[in-house]
Amino acid sequence: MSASKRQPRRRGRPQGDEVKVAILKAANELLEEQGYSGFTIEAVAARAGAARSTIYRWWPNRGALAMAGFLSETAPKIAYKWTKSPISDIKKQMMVVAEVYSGKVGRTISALVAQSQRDPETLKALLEGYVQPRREEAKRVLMRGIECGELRKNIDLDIVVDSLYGPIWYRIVVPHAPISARWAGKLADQVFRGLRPE
Amino acid sequence: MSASKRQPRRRGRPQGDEVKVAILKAANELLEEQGYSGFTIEAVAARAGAARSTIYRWWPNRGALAMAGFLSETAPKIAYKWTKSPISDIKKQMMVVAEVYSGKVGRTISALVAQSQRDPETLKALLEGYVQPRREEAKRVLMRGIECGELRKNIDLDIVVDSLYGPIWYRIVVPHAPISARWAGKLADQVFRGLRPE
Amino acid sequence: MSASKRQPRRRGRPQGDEVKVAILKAANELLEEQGYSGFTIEAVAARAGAARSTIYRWWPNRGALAMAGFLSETAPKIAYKWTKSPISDIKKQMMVVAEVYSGKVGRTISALVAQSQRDPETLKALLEGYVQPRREEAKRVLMRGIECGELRKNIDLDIVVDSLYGPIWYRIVVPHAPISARWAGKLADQVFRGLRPE
Amino acid sequence: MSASKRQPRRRGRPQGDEVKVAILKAANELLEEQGYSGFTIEAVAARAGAARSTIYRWWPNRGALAMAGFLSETAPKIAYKWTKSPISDIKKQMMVVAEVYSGKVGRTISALVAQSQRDPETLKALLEGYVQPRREEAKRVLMRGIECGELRKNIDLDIVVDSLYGPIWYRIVVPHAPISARWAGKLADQVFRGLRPE
DNA sequence: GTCTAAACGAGACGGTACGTCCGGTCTTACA
DNA sequence: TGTAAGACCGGACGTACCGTCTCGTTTAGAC
Repeated sequence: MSASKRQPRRRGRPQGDEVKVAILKAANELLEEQGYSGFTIEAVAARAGAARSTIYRWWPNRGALAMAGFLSETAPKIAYKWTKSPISDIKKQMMVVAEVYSGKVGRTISALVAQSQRDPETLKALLEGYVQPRREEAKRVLMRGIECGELRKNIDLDIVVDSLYGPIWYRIVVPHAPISARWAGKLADQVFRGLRPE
Repeated sequence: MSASKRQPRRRGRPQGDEVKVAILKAANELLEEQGYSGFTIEAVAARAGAARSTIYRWWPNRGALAMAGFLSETAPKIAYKWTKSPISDIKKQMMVVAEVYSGKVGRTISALVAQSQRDPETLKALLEGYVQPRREEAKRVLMRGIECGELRKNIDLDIVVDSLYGPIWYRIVVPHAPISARWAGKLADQVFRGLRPE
Repeated sequence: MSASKRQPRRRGRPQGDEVKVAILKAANELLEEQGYSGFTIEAVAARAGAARSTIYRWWPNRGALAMAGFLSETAPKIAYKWTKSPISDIKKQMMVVAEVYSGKVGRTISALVAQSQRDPETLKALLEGYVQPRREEAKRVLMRGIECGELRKNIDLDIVVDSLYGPIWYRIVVPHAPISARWAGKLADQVFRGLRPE
Repeated sequence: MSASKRQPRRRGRPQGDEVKVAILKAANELLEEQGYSGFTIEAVAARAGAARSTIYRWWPNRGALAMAGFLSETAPKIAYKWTKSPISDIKKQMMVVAEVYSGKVGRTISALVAQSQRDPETLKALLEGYVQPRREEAKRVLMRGIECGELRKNIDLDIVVDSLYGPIWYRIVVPHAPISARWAGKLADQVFRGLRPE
C-alpha cells in the first residue's frame, strides 16, 4: 500500500511549535538583556508563559537552552555573505561581526562561554554548533584567497583564523576596551599584511 | 629617623596570616582542579580548615575570592622576564605563557572569565588586577622593539597586543583546539611578519 | 445537590499529606524533647526526612512552624469535655490540664511563649489559635455556672479565667514548683470559694 | 623593706566600676526598648562603649547578663514597702506592680522568661534571684494577715501567692489583654474574698 | 464522533549554595 | 591585670534556583 511508507505519526497531541518558539525567544531576550545572571529557567518560563517542566522536556539543562536560543535566533542574524575578493570580503565581514558582537549578541556569547566552563555539553554544543562551522567557512574563503594569489601559499589556516577571530572573542569576554568596526578593520589589515605573497 | 618606620599596629588580634594563606591556597586548588563549578565557598572553607564566616570577613563574595586566589598564587608563576631582543623575547614569553595556560592555569582563567560575566566586581578585578598590567608591560616591550628598529613605527600597540594574546585567551575559553608552545610560536611569527619595517 | 460538593482541585501536583504530617510530627517531637533550643528548622527537616525548602514553602519561619506543630498535635490532646455541674467540671478539667501541662506539653508551651517574645507573628498565632478560643470556652462554662446558681452574678469573667489559668501558665513558664493535679484542685477550690453566691 | 607591709594591692590596673555599670545600664535599656530580640551582646557592647570581651569576662553568657541587668536596675525600682493592714498592703502593692509591669519592665521580664526556656542558668538566676525572694516576702505578709485575723488560718500560702501573682505573670508573657492597676485591684479583691475567715 | 497518548501548565519536593547574623573563644596592644 | 579591638570557628537563618516528580487539562490524530 502506498500509505504504508508514510512516517509513523505517533498517537497523541503533536508538539505545538508555538511553545518552543516562545521559550527560545524568551531565552534569547533574557540572555541579551541580562547576560548570564538573570538567565534562569524560572525567568525564561515566566517570560515565555510556559511551565518549567515543559522546558525540561525539550532541553536537558539551562546550558542547552541557552545554546538553542542563541543558535535559533541570534546566529542566523550574523551569517556571512561572501561575495568579492577574499581578503576584502573577510575584512568587511569582520567589521560587520565586530559591530554585531559589540551589542547584545556579545553579551549572549559571553554568557554562553561562561556556561561552557561549567557544563561540558554546552561547550560541545558551542563548538560544534557555532564555532567550528564558522571556522570552516572562514577557512574556505582563505583557501580561495590562496588560489587567487591574494595570500601566501604556506600559511597555517587555523592560525590565521585564530589571528582574525581570536582577538574579537577576546574582547568580548575580556572587555578591556570596546569593540568597533574600525578596530576590526585595522586588525584585519595588520593580519593580512603578514600574509601577502613575498 | 628610627621612629619613621614605626608601623601603627592596630589594636585587636592581628590577622593571622596562616588562615588567609590557607584560604587562598584552597581556593586556588579548587579552581585548578574543578574549574568554577566545585569552587564553592563551603568547599574552600572545608579544605582550608577555616570557617565560612572568616572567608566572608575578607572577601565579599566568591568572585572576589576566586580573583584573589588567582592573583596571589597563579599570577606570579607566569610573570614576564624580559631580557633580549624584543621580538624574540615576546615570542619566547608567549610560548611559555601558552605552555602554562594549557594546564591548570587555563582552567582557572576560564573560571574567572566565566565568573566575570555575572559579577561586575570580578570583571573589574580581572581587568585591573591582571589584564591591564600585563598589557601595559607588553606594550612597553613593543615600544622598545620600535626604538631598536625591529618593528615598524606606525603600529597600533593595542591592536598588536590583541593580536598576540587575543588568540591565546580565545583558545582558553573556546577550546576548539589545544594550546601548545609550538602553536604560540607560529602565531607570534605570523604576527611579527606583518610588523616588520618596510 | 451532588454537584454542589465538587471541590475545584487545583492544577499542579497535589500536596502530598505525608510530608506535611511528618514535618509537624517532627516539629512536635523536637519541641517536647528539647524545648525551644534544639528546635531548629534543620533538625526538623532532618527528622522528618524533608528538605528545608519544603518547610519554608509552608511556614514562613520557625515560630510559625512551632505553633503549627503544637496546634496540630498537642492541642487536641487537651481538649475540654464539659459534662456536669460547671464548677465541678472546671475543677476536674483544670486537674487534667495541670496533669498534661506538667509533662512534655508544658515544655512545648513554654517554648512557644519564649518564641512569642521575639516574633510577633508567633504571639498572634498563640493568642488567636490557642489562648483566646480556650478562654472563650471557659467563659461559656462559667456563664452556665451563673445561670444555674453555682456562681455569683456579679463576677468579671475575664478575671475569673485569669485566676484559674493564670497560675497554671505561671508555673509552666516560671517553674518555681512542680505542677500537679492536686495543686490545681486546691487552686480551683480556693478560687471558687470566693465566687459563691452570698 | 618598709613598702612590703602596704596593702597587697594586686598588680595591674584596678577594675574600674564604670565599665560594669555602663554595661548593665546598656543591657537594661536594650531589654526595655526591644525585648529579647535586639538584646545582643554586640548591641550591648556597642551601646556601653565596651568591648565584647569585657562583657564575657564578667558574665558567662547573655542570659546571665540579662538577669544581672534586670536585678541591678529594674528590680530595685519595684521593691515592696509594707506598711499597714496586710490585705490592703498586698492589694495596693499588686496595683503598683501591675502598673510597673505593664510598661517596660514587663518587656524585660518576658525577655528573661524567654531566655530561661533555653538557658537553665538564667532560669536558676531568675528563680533564686527574683521570684523566690519575692514569694517569701509575700508569704511573710500573708502570715501577718493570718496572725491579725484578716485571713483564714487554713490557707496554703503557696497557692495564695500563685493566685495573686500568677495571673500577673500570665498576662505579661501571654498578653491577651492589657495589664492595669484597676484589673489588679479587682483580682486581689476576688482572691481575698475567698480567704476571709468563716 | 469517539478514543487516546502526548504536550502542557501547575506546582510539590529534595537538594545545594548563597550571604548574613550572632554566639562564644582567643589573641594582641595599650593603659 | 583590666580593657578595647577584633580575628576566628561554628551554626542556624531565610532565600534563590536547580532538576525531578506527579498531577489535571488540553488537543490533534487514529480508529
